[in-house]
Amino acid sequence: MRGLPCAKVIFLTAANSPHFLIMSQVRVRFAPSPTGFFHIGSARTALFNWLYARHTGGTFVLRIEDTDKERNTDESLQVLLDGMRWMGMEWDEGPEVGGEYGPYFQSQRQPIYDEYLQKLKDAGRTYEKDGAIWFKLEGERYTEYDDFREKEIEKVKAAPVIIDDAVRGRVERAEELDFVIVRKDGNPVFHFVNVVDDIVMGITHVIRGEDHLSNTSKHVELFNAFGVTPPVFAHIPLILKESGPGKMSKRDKGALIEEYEQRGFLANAVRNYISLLGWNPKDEREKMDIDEIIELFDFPGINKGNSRFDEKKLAALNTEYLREMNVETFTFLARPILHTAGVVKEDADEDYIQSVLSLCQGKARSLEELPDFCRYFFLDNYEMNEKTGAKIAKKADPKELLTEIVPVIEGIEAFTVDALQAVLEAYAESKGAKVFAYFPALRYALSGQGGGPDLLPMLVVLGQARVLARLKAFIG
RNA sequence: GUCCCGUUCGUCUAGCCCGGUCUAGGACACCUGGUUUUCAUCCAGGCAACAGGGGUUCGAAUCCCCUACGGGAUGCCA
Repeated sequence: MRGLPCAKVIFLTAANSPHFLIMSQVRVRFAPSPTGFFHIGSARTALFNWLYARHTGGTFVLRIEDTDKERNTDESLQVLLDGMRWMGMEWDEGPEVGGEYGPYFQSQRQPIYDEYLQKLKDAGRTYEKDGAIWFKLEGERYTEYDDFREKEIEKVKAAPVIIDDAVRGRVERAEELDFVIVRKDGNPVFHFVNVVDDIVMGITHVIRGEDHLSNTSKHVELFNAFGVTPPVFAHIPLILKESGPGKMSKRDKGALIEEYEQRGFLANAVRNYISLLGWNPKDEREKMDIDEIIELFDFPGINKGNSRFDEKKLAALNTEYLREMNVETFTFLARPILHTAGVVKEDADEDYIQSVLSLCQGKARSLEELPDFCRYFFLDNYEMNEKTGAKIAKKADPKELLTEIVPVIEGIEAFTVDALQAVLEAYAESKGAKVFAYFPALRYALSGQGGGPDLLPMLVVLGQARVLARLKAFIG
């Protein structure tokens, strides 16, 4: 099954008339090239396509542009598919799920490209030069000195192409140079295969980064040459790096989706944040579940201006998601992270982990910081923060304070928050002091830190024996 | 160089299409105060923007023009 039958589909769906659009099924695609990482910009393009498909009840196609044989390994593909799935963007057609318009790898579509190349040849729209095949623009030809290329060059006065962009409105641009569609090594170039695949796969809406806006005139020229009405284009703004000039590149911090997964960010939070980069629901909603985003997502909400990536905002959203989940889910997510960090052993007691994590869930800002945040619950060789130690020692000698307290704690029969509270308060009162005078020293001796979960519940979870042992060790 | 796109608080953005309700709203960050027995949370408050210039108009963040700045394209990369 190849090219021809699909031409009909195009004919039905690609008309610019809104009437037709309403009547026909939306088909969008995400067409990444597997490079070994999943860039946040690509992820956002994928997300917008996916959202639009879900919003309209259309079809989301995943097409792999793997024409660069060197870089396209199996692992590279897997990174991409994993990332897509992690973000919850299931595709309706594509690798591993199939579909009627396959194959979904460009490397397997050569016969289709040959067929479409022949159409162009038959129409007299190609010629060969330097071993490559060029697409011939229509229009008067002239020669001009080109400042950029620093040489005389043949140009064409082609009629401007009009793009009715769903985000940007009317954009007019004229191509002035013929361009290569098949390299001298026989491989077709991106512009050509992209258009052919969009035709053959019946794509109705092309949602992609603004970096393709200037290429669109080439693409429209090709659509026209094939006699096919182009799809609706929607060019979305780019994501710029957090600081400094230019768009996010793979080397920038926070640029890779797989990195978020490893760092324990929540997929929902990442997806929510990315959806807000260049799109908004036109009201003050920010934290939205995916059904809500799907319902609200549409072209008018997409911005024209580029946006700058801000990890702090992502982190804040992530924290919100962390806070609202139930302890079981939190534990489920936290456990592997603690295990990887060597904080929790394989045979650790499940109830103990659960009670530690229920104390930490409302306090820790991210899963990423969790190992450091709660290491002392599991290991005795926790690090003593020197700054905190010095700060506490300024007010009173912690060893003296704790020496007083140890027998008090030792005397408790039922080691509960209430008991601790009562006993400590009574003791403090007897000394004419306030109970909070003892808190920082206690926390420091037991955890080495200045902050953490509520103190008394923390003592209870650690258990009387361990608390006393640590206090005694601290006093020396 | 040429072409295309863009420009509201530090950042993400609302408002712009259909000019007056904008002494420009929200969120993140930051600062202050309150709550909390510590820490964090939470609550209250604060700081902070229509890129510049011209025009149209009784009135412009909103419409038009110019400039500046930013981004992209200009590959036999995708």
